[in-house]
Amino acid sequence: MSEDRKLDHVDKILAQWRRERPDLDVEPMGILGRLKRLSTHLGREVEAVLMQQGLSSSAFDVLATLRRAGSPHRLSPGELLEMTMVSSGTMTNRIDQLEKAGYVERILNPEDRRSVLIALTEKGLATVETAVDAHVANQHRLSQNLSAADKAELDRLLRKFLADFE
Amino acid sequence: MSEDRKLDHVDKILAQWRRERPDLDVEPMGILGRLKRLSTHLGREVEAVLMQQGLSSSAFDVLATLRRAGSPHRLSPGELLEMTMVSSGTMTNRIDQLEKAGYVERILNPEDRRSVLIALTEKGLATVETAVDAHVANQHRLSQNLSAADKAELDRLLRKFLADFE
DNA sequence: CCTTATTATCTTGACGTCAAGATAATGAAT
DNA sequence: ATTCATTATCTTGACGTCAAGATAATAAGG
Repeated sequence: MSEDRKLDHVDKILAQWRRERPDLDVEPMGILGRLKRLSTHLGREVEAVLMQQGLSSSAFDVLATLRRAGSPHRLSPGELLEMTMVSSGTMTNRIDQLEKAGYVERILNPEDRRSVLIALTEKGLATVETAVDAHVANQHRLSQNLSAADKAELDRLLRKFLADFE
Repeated sequence: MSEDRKLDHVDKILAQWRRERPDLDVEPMGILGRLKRLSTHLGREVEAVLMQQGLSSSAFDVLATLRRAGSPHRLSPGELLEMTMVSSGTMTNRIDQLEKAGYVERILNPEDRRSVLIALTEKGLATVETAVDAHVANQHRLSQNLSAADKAELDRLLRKFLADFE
């Protein structure tokens, strides 16, 4: 029956709440708690590998967005914003850092002087190309203990859940 | 067959990678990407409700940990640390803020002068008691579009995945 | 007793993020 | 043409977080 042999950290939290506040139904807390903890762990693992490539995960997000947009690897800050769930101030800051490091340049748009284009430099392209290989390999490693069926089912459920918010 | 009718944000990212880098297997990226986006959305929803209670989610984490530990609602910073996935510096900062706001007090431990106990004040207890009701109700709302079967299955898969990291 | 290692907490400095608002260019309507 | 709203980006100030190290008390071994 039970393929779960062991109480995990979240089980202990739920047990405490059930003792202290038996009136609360904490089932959703279990799901949301595990989701958050898992996301934190995965985020740290991802960050660690990208750091070895000399990139923060924030920096990688921007470079990868430019890379996968295809040649000539140029997008406006507004377009980058749409794809990354961060505020405009955060994006400005990210671009500033990447520009200082020589991974991107700001190119003035002659047709609309309000806007600029953020362009991958050669150095930026080479860096992200290597980094994405390491990143994808790492993602495989991180999910390797799930069976193919579990991965498919998890993806289905996450997609369904995520749809409520997008 | 397909109960997923619509391409979501992550599908678009994966499609870009498949076009630009068909050599990469991006299935894990789909799962991890959805997990991260979902966690970000849920975190923001949770934060919004706690803010209405006058608490950041960081502050609530600490108060809730003290509350569910049971009377007399006192734990050392070290014990709080074990339960919250943050660094010691972060915990010191959180306690400082909560103490300034009058939700907790630092009590010296006469048996070990290296350590202190963080104790919920009356105000802190009353605040967290109300906040946890709102928080749990919010968690129900956030997960209400998943069926009971989906919730159970998602919890099972998250538990299994999380076990790799804890 | 000393000395040394360990434990518990706090401090410091650097980042990444956000909300709110500033700046500046463009578009729309008269 | 002029005004007004909109769009695009950047600036500012405040937070929360972390890694690394500082401080101080206790424990353990000789």
